[in-house]
Amino acid sequence: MKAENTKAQMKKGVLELCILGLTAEREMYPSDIINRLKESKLIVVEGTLYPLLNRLKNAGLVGYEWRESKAGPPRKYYQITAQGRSFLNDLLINWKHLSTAVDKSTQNFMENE
Amino acid sequence: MKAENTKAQMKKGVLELCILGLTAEREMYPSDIINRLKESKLIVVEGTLYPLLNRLKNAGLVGYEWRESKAGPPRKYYQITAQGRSFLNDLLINWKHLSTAVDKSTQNFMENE
DNA sequence: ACATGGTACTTTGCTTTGCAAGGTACCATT
DNA sequence: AATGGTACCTTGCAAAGCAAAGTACCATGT
Repeated sequence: MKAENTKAQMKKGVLELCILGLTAEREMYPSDIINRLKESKLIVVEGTLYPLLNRLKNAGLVGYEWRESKAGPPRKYYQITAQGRSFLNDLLINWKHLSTAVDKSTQNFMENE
Repeated sequence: MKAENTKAQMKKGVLELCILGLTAEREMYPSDIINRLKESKLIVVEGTLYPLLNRLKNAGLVGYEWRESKAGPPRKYYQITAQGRSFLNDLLINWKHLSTAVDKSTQNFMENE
């Protein structure tokens, strides 16, 4: 059992939350998202992001528009929908519960370390 | 795509963290763990917990001892190992990164809600 | 016109984990 | 002996992150 492995597992579901949050902030295309998350030390790769964006699109939580780039092929710019905002609210509630659970479960350990 | 679904996904990997934290606090048997997590609104069922505890045991991160119960069959009381503590430290670092990423990604959304 | 390199999007197969559902075994009480 | 409660275990499924490999567009230089 390796910490690296668990790192991938911990991301599950949470990436949705981050991506919806970012697309709520402003229109973004995948590389924007990857870079923004990288700033928070959260590494996401294309093979993860593209299928995820498609899932969100098919669920009506985000929409996208093609926009031309000054250097390279056109890009898909994603933005959250009204439905996505509502969903994001639900996810944030789940996240807070999870966060509270982690805090309470590790409180004792953190104090004595 | 349903919020309920994502709830399960968000738990992935994080349960390890919680359980290691709890077994670092004191000896616990599975029902103790389930109840403690339930207090934090984190619902975990047996089909999840038993295999997870076995994985942690096989990885040397927790150990257990059989103890008799006053009413019912004997219980397996789990406690974290030295190796488990070290691992828990790694997980906590990952968790903090993840937590930071969520905060930064949803900051804008939270302000405007 | 053609080749090259960079950017962007997509897909396949694998691994892991949470969960529902069903099962076995122990113990005390009746 | 029978019942109910507690505790532990197992099987099969679904979902998500990821590595790896592929396709296509665009600009630049020769």
